[in-house]
Amino acid sequence: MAKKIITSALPYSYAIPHLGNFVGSVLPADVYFKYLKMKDEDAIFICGSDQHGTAIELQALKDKVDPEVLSNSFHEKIKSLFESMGCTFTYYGKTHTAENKTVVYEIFKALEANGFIGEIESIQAYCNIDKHFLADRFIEGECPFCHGLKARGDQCDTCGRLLEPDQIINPHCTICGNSDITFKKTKNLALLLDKLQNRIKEFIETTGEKSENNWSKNAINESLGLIKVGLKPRDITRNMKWGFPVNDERFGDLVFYVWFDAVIGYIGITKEWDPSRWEEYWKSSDTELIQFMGKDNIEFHTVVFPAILIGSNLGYIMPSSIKAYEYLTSKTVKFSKSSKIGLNIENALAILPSDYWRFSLMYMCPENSDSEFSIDLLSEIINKIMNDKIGNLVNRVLVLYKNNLSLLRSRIGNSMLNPEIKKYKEQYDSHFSKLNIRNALLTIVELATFGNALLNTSEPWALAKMSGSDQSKKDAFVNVMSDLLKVVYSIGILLWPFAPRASSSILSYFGIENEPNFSMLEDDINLIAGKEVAPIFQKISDDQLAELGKFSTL
RNA sequence: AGCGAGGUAGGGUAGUCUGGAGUGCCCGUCGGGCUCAUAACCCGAAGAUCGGUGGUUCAAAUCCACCCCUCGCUACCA
Repeated sequence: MAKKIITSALPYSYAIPHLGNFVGSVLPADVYFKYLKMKDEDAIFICGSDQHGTAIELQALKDKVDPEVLSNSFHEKIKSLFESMGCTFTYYGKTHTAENKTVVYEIFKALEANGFIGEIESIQAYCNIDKHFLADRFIEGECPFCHGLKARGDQCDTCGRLLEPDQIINPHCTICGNSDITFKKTKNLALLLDKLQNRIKEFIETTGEKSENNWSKNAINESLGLIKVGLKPRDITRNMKWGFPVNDERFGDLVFYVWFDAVIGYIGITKEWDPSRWEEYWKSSDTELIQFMGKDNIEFHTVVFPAILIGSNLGYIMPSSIKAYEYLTSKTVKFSKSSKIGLNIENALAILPSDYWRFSLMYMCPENSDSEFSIDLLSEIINKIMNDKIGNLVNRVLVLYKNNLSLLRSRIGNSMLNPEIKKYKEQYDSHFSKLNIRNALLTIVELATFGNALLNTSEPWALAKMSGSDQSKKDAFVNVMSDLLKVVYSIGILLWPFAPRASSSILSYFGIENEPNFSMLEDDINLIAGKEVAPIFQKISDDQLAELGKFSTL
């Protein structure tokens, strides 16, 4: 059987991911992975913390801590929050490890030997107080055009013009606030994407445009657009301290630029997971690599990472599927990772349990276009869909069963509904195989609507009342209940990737304590008699609304 | 400015590749039914110049051209 590697874009470990970060990559990857496990696929789910880069180094400088300590502490925190969200990674690693370093060097040396590494010379600002090269956006001063005083080295926020750092009047360093800045010539290494352009183009055309690989439209077209414009060499080093040193006398203080070791991190993290098995996945011709990410990350996965893999020519597999999500936005609720404010997954979990977030976020998942998050929308999904439509159906059927045990015990038999259930099963399966994960969730909602309609039209409560005197009513009641219980059971299984806790609690009525398997949909059901029935979902409470309201901008 | 993605009833979405009566779904509204259930559920109805303008066609939400609006990338952010 083909192996599968599922990846989610690596969260940058200097702040807690917010709801948009979570729904745009880790959550759908986790849902998809759970679906694959339910189908007994040989799949691994790899993710981890992206630890290097200017932002973390400067944050550490400001906080007067070691960047490794800073990023490790966020790493531990983020990892445990994802786990609290019900995510079950095969391995959640990080990029600053000996394993990743080994892979980075190996790939770099191969790229260099194959002629795909060049040098780029540029002028860069240097703070003589901090003894640190400054990224453009860490220089602030007066805009040469509008003379606003808050212009940064890359852009003036007052007039919106793009700037070069040496255009700033009276520049100062935003880290220490001093003006002792000089511009120095620096040399960086670059990946010669221009020399790999034709092979990347071929990769996108053969892999990306093949319909069964299910690349999202934005990923294919943005990549082809970049190629149409023409790929340029791209820096892979930075003149700073935090990162993997290039370790070559010719290049002094350079470290690898964060994006280079971050994309390679997918491999390094797998190696960290299992030093003896990682190659089975990364170097086996029958492995599919399925990558989930936000739309801002497309180029790194469709151009940069493939270029690294092609150029190094070390036998690593190429990505097969690229699924890029749009953004979850909000005009009414604050969430921003870079400014570290608003509703992140930590305070979200403090308000509502993980299933509620997993379900509602996937329900509003920005699969094809940006979607707008609001407390009203969240409440609607929880109250009307999860609670009323699904939770209430489960409760209605289980209570009917429990209240009529004497009529039903040992008589619940084969449901006549199997062809109907099969239809939903196939629809669900087809959506997942096309990576239309939101639509798979909608299939469950449709099945619940079907169950509610069946319940209303067949009126089992009426049959139960008449069954005392009428054998045919009694038989009809048993048959209807067999069908309804089969619907509830099926919902329990299909819900597993999205809401594992709710799934487990539904399946516990059917005597199932382990992770469900997709093939169980075909099985006859088995009920635990007399088990106390409790609602699986609840409506959002006023207290919870009040807590959520604290993140409102209104 | 260049390169992408999106704009479909009051709100949200699917349909667009491969043209066939505005077809579908969720919420909201209105009317009816039901009383097993968490005041939940079911049935029915109203509600859309498919962002705009032109074009191709017997036929356009769908194909082409131009324009408008939103978001992303084009950054020494990742």
